[in-house]
Amino acid sequence: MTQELAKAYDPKSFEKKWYQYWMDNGLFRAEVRPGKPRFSIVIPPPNITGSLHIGHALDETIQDILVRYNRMLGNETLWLPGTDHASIATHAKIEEMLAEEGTSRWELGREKFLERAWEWRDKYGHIITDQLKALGSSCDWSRERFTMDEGCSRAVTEVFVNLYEKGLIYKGNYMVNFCPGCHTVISDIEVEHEEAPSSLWYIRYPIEGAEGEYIQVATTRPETMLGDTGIAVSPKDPRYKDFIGKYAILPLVGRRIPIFADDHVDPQFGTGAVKVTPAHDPDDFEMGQTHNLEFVSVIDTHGKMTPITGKYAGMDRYECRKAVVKDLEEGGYLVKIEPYNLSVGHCHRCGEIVEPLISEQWFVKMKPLAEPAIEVVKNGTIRFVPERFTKVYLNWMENVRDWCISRQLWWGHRIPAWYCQDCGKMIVSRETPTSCPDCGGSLKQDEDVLDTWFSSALWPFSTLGWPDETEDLKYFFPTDVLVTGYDIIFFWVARMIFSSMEQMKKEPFHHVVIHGMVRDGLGRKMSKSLGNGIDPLEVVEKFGADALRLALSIGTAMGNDMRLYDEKLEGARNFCNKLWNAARYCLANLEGLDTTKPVRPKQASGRWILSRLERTIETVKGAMDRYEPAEAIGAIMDFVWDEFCDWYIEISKQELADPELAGETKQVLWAVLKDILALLHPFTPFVTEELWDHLPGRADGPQGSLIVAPYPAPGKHPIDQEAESIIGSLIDATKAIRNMRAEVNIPTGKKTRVVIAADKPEDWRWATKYLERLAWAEPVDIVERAKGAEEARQALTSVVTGADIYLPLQGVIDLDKEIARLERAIQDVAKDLERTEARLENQEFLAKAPQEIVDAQRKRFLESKEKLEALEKRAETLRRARS
RNA sequence: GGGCGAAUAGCUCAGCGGGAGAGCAUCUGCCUUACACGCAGAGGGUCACAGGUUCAAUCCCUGUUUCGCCCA
Repeated sequence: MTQELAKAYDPKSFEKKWYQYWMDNGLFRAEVRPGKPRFSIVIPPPNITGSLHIGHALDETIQDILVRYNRMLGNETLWLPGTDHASIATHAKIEEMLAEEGTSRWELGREKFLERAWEWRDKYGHIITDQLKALGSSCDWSRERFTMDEGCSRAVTEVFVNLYEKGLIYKGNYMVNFCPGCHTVISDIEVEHEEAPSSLWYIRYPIEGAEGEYIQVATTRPETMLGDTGIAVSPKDPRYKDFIGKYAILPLVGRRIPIFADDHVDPQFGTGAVKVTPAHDPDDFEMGQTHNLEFVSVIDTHGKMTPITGKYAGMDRYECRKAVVKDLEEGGYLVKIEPYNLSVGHCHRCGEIVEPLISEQWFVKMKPLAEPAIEVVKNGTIRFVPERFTKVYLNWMENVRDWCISRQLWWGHRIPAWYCQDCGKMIVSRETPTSCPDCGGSLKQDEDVLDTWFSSALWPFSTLGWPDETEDLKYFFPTDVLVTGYDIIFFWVARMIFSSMEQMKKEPFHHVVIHGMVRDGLGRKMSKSLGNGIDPLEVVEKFGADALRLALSIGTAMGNDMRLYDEKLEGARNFCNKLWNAARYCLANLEGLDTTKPVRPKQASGRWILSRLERTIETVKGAMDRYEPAEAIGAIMDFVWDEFCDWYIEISKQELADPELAGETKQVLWAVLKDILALLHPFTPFVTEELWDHLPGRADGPQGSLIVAPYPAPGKHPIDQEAESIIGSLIDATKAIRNMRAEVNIPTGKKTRVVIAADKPEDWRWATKYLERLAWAEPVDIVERAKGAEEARQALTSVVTGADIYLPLQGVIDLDKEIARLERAIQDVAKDLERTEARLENQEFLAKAPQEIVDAQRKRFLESKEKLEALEKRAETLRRARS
């Protein structure tokens, strides 16, 4: 227990050990204990194809802080981990692998492909969760889940069938976003719009039956003209009034297409007349429906031109663009080309330009599902932290469009729909049907799988056993908090909320804590192409997991992006070392400590540090209640470094040398260190558990571990204003002396005489022994204030509340310089005094400002005045001495 | 086009209706027996700009500028 600690913090020597220890002793495990307060979180399941990146590290850190904090508060705490099958990403990975082997999924067939995928998952799917362990994440691994495990899959089928039966899932031919790269349809939010320089092509279409007459259109996609089935103009546009009702002849194709009026046409755009391609543009699709146009598909799912395009058939869409433009030009149809900035949709996953086309897909009808999901956020049952994200969520949810959920992939949850090969009947069912209920014909299951987010949307309850009414579900659902980045509010958070409201009739969680993104030192997004990514495991290797966690928790308000760079990590690591050494100091000085006696110090120093500790505990509680861990850890770090290390430990050195005081001081050192370790544990679990292990008086065995120790709560130590004032004076005096010494370059450690001329000398006698050590002041002479000036004619002067402090330096003092120094100080104080005085003379201030503010100003006025007078008096004395 | 965020010390960022803060960097001293991953001291800011509310504005309101993000 009390073997020597190493001289420096060395995280590698204990991090793995403690994680193993916590696991081996089941300290992450949550039990169902009805009646006991519980706290539960489900992890945002990382993608099995991914490896741990710094964004995960941030997400994990925040969650683990909340989880460990709640565990220490005594709640039965569950952090449920797991992984996501990542349909598109995994599918792409396997296809890539097959391509390398010179084969393809089509050659292999569905069954073999899935075998390979499962093999891959079994082999690599746990890498990322193993990596989480290096960060210290205290997940209940006994409850680990996977979105495609048996239970989660059952939940998916149940929800699908359920929604289908309620008419909330339908199948139909609509305009969808097709990614030729991933070769599947994707949902609206998986399309990323990016503005890029392009062109606007002006093309003239001959008018039927009017030789030499044309209507000119402008388009950003000339290749789609092959699928044009109309021309639209604004009904208010006088230029085209006479064209409405006529027909144009589509160049290159010869199709006869109607010219019609539609309110959606913007007369300002291009020529004011637009070509309409209902099969390849979402707006045109709508116009096609309202005006009963033909739907001619000219681009297929591979981004290639369809067979009906004749000479263009089989061309890539962009190759075809060139060919069409060339042909239009040659035919005399191309009028001009203008530069134009165009917003183009790219696939979220692979970056390929998405093709809007018409396809038969499955959709979730969103309006009815959105209503309760809006209500539950509006009425405050679910709160976003920071609050501003509420608006982002509501805005999306209120304008949500139907969700396309089918994917032309094999890896994922296969849609539970079957088609009769004979009569064509469709059966949607929980169980696999054997034959057509109508005609007895043989059945074939739908080829498509579901969007991965369809299963992650069920995560907060599917992982707890739903659709079964399990004990876990009853006890741990709804969960308390969901922690995630703002980038997946729509993808995931929103969908969990409406799914839970529909299936569970309850909110999935009460708070949604949204954090920002981690950027590099220059504020850039981390990306593979830039090569600026920070590998969390390398950071753990270099600085330790605790340092990484600290660096990720400090210095940013929740919801804002943060930068991460080596200096920040070094700072965090340095704090760990500081803590380590502070503990080393304490532990080395605890011999003979009685850990059973209550800690009730009589010395001001001890009462002071406990009082400051109490204030820290209060701040931490407040910050944690508001989900601002950065504020909490900031307060703890300031307390540890500034108050405990810089002042109390230094003070204790003096007291430990005094047999009368040593016993009490040891108790205080021990008690404060103990609370510090507990306060810090959620943030830096490893180093605190290691140090706790060396702490005398801790209970033996796993249940005595810090991870399950009680978290210091407000009210633990008394606030002691008197002690704060006394030690405050000591600190002020010490700083004043140090400052004066530095002004005249007295080397650190060299003893110098100090005279304290105090209003109440008896109040300062106790300080002598401390000043000797803290300010290398020896001897310290304490005299009546009035006598100070005589006592130290040749001296530097500082004024603190209640006393003048002199640093007598016979023959060394440069009077002019010292007078100038005092005058600078006088100026500062005078300025402050002036402002305070003006305020106190203002009748409106006195009448309207709260009493405590007025009192504080009065106090400040008196202090400043006293200080100013003392400084002026001293300056005057020196001026007289000079002349 | 709509919405959101940021603008505070050289850099990175906290803060917030009543005395401008931290870390890093810089400068000056120190190997003071917990810590050089450290100690002590110092310098450094019209809190983007213009109005308004208020006894009081870096903070609240309105507008402007610059940067970033989201949605259409």
